[in-house]
Amino acid sequence: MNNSLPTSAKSLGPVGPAGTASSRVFDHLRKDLVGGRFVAGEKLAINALKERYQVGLSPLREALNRLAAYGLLVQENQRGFRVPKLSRDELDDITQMRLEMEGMALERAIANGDSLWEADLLAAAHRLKRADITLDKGEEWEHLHTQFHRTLVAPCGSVWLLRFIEQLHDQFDRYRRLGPKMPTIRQELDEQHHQLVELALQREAKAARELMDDHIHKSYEVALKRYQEHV
Amino acid sequence: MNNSLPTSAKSLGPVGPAGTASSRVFDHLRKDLVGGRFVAGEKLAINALKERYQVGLSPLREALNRLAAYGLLVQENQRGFRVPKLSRDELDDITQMRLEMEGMALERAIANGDSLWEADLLAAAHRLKRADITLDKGEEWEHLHTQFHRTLVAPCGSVWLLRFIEQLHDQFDRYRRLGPKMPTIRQELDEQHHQLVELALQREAKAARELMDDHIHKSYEVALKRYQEHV
DNA sequence: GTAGGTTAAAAAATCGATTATCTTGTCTAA
DNA sequence: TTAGACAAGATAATCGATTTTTTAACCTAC
Repeated sequence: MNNSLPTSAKSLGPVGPAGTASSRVFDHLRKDLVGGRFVAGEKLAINALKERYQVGLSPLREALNRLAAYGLLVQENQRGFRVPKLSRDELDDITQMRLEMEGMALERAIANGDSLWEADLLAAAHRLKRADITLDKGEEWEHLHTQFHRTLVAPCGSVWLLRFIEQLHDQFDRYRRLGPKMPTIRQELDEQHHQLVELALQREAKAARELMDDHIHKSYEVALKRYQEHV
Repeated sequence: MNNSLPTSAKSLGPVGPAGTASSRVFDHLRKDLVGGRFVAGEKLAINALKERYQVGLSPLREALNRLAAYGLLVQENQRGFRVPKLSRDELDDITQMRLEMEGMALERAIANGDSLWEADLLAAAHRLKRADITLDKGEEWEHLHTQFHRTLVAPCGSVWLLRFIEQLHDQFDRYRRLGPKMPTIRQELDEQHHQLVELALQREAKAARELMDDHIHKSYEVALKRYQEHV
């Protein structure tokens, strides 16, 4: 078995203003669901969403169907869509899967990544740090944070692995973003980003993976606290 | 971190006649896509599909959107849907992911599975063998085969892992089912199913995983040959 | 001949209205 | 009282028609 190695991070990401109404509302709803702007378990009132996203019924329903297949909504036949419930068990599951999959991906990325990747990685880390300092911890920071983690594992050589990791990140963030930032622990996590870059550039696969494990564990602590406060 | 342990196999599987038109056409299209009834790369003619599945435009488009989010179709903005291309690289990727994830799931299932699981497993293997003997190697056999593999890993304790494995199976089967059955190798594979049950019941996690690896490798050989013949 | 531009036909996406299903509140009978 | 039946309103799902965008064929100018 040989593997192809797309080396640079690219996303299935947001479609521009040129996209279809369906795609735009999908992107928007995805952000809102991940960002915690709906309450878990809530039933979605389709007419309200039409209003909220300024879109017709057909493209809206298409977006909802996509989100359900993606796992950010649950669809119950004949009774519409709801926001999935949160549970400690699921958070644990998601975390365990992140450990396995991002660890694997990081090791492979370190084995495969070329110098373009190194440059991308440094750039992504830099942009993220800038946003840290600016104290702009809003949507923009979230985007750069996602982008950083995406870049880190991008050259792992498996598009399916990348896809699953992205999905797990979205799910994880539903917990992590339940409440406001926690500056103390957040700072630790931000430092780890730079240490991850260090180890990646030095091709220290083992150490990098251990650090990634720790990073995910620390994030888990945050997410769990959020979840427990939020119940 | 603790884990919940749903112990019995259950699927997100086909919705009965009571389901929505959208769900029914989703199930049907999924089967047809996995079963190779569309040619890879083909652009879907929506009007033809309306005809073929006897369904209106709205439910059809909703089903297509779901399938795209699930990975059985690709959606290109403003230019409809097409069947994803096949490639050796992707087959290799899918196979590698199956090895990792099903191996992991099997080990966990063997650690967690209770006696109800043992019964389910024996039953699933038996039903599959019956279909083998009957030489009914059609859609019914495919269903029982899927069901067997699902049962095998069901009590792994991770709903996300199960979800990913199911998705990978669908993708893998797009290759495996490109052509007719190969009786010789197929027989070997069928025997492995029973050996897997043996090892699972004896809780031989290591050995079971090795056998599973071999099983997937053999299936890969079949799928690869199919793919190469098919190009 | 070929690049660039125009237009007619085809296909995709969206809208507005209709139909089917579920939900809720009310009433009746045990 | 309370389980069950029923009707009215609300919501989900679907249909048929319209609008938008792409595709393909043709033409023109260099």
